[in-house]
Amino acid sequence: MTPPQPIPGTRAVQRVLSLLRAFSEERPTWNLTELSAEVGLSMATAHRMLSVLEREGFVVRPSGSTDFQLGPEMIVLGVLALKTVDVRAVARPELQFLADTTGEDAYLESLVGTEVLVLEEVRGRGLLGLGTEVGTRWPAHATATGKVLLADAEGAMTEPVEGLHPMTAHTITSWEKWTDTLSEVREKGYATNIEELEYGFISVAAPIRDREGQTTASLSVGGSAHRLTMDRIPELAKAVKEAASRVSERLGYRGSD
Amino acid sequence: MTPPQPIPGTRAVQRVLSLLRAFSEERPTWNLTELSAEVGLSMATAHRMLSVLEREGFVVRPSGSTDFQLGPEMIVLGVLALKTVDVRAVARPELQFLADTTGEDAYLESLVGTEVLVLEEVRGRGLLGLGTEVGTRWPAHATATGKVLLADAEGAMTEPVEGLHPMTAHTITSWEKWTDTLSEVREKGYATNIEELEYGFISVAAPIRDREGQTTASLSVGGSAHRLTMDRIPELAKAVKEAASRVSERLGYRGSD
DNA sequence: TACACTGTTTCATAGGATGAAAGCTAGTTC
DNA sequence: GAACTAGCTTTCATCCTATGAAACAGTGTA
Repeated sequence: MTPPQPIPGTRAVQRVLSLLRAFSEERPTWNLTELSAEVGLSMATAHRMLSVLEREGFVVRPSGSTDFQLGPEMIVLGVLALKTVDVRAVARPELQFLADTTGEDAYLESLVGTEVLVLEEVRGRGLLGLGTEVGTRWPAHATATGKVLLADAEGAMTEPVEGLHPMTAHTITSWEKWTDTLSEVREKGYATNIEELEYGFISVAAPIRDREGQTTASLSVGGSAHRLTMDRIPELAKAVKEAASRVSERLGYRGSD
Repeated sequence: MTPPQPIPGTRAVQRVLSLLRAFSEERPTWNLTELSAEVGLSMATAHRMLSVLEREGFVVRPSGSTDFQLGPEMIVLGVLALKTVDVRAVARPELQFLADTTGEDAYLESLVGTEVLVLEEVRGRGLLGLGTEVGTRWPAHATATGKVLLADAEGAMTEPVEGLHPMTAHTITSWEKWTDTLSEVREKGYATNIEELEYGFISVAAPIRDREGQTTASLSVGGSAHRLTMDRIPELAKAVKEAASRVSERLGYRGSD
């Protein structure tokens, strides 16, 4: 997933990025020894690079400690990046509308590697939460939005996405079933997720397309299997597809659906 | 502000970071020509680096365009950085408490260069907004939190912070007045901002100290000059100082105040 | 068709990034 | 308190990688 065709003259750049990327939800704090081992750099090199990152505010050493964490400059740029995604501004009212009319949670997500990233979220039942899920990622193959995004991604689905890791007993894990599902998604114009990510969670997603017809994001509604029963899916699929179409239109898409 | 003592063997790293940092609220989109000029790189170099950044998801070219914007990977890391700052988790209940008891907006901020960064925010009058200010920055010298943070920062206030740019007629602009103010802040243990950032906006801030006694963040309440009148300042200062102290304690600080 | 402009790729070169090794520092053991 | 250990920091000669000039390729404009 990382180097498809190495760009020459960029080793240092690659290395800094891999240092930054080492920080994750599971591992937000690293010491020099382990971090340099993790990304395969000599300690001297890692140290030199981290020193710059620290001085520039991209990483931070909690006072007293020599460990590294992501720093404030990362927050600044991250928030800016979030604001820059204009799908977000356009989609927000539709998310609100979906949450209001369906009573379920509504999500806007995009693809990052093999995962989907929550860009925006509006809770159902009118309670406007404070976006606690924004920034979260889920494995794409176990979500409705992920199916939608991968169904239209060029090439992305032609080769195994480093295995289809099961999240529940319902997660699609066979490659054949997966390609069939994507075909079906393309045909129907929406995707479902029936307890494939988490037991008791069901969702329905539709694609958002930009000016060029590229599927860049996906809209979904999801909720507890108790309320969001199977018989409601056609109704929800219709609502989500329509909402997603309106967003696509506002982004300049002039397509068939 | 950028290179105090250049670290040798890091030119490429510095350059990537300056490319990333070029993206700002005012200028979230760049084309190659202007961006390379802005950061003083040859187009070839800028192009090479941006190609890597793009392939790694740190920047993005909105489909069709050749312009650059910050990408999803930046969001991922930014959100992670935000979660990593543990002051935030500890301070949240106190922010809520301050907002509840004073009725004004409560903020948690930290220092980034010569600006303060809003890490967390709770609106007054019990209405829990969705953190629209989180990620915003303000010039440190024109805010109460900035005064608090700079008052305790080592060396930071010993030399002109690249000029004290006036935001209103009340902004401190003379270096002498500035150092006097900081002394006063250190003495009193809190800082005020009386329409120095924006006409009609008044705030009061106190320092949060970590285990090592370092002032790493600042707590403040602020609001309209109509409601937040001068006679309420002593009362608010007391409340903010106490709240900040409780946060400091929970971070392991065992100091005098 | 020529022109102007931005973006992309190539390639020889030199100057910068590299990692081994030595030097630190703080903590632990005997 | 001396010897040891483990992690962090700095140095420096060497070689390889990042560099930018220049050529090339697109795209729109006169």
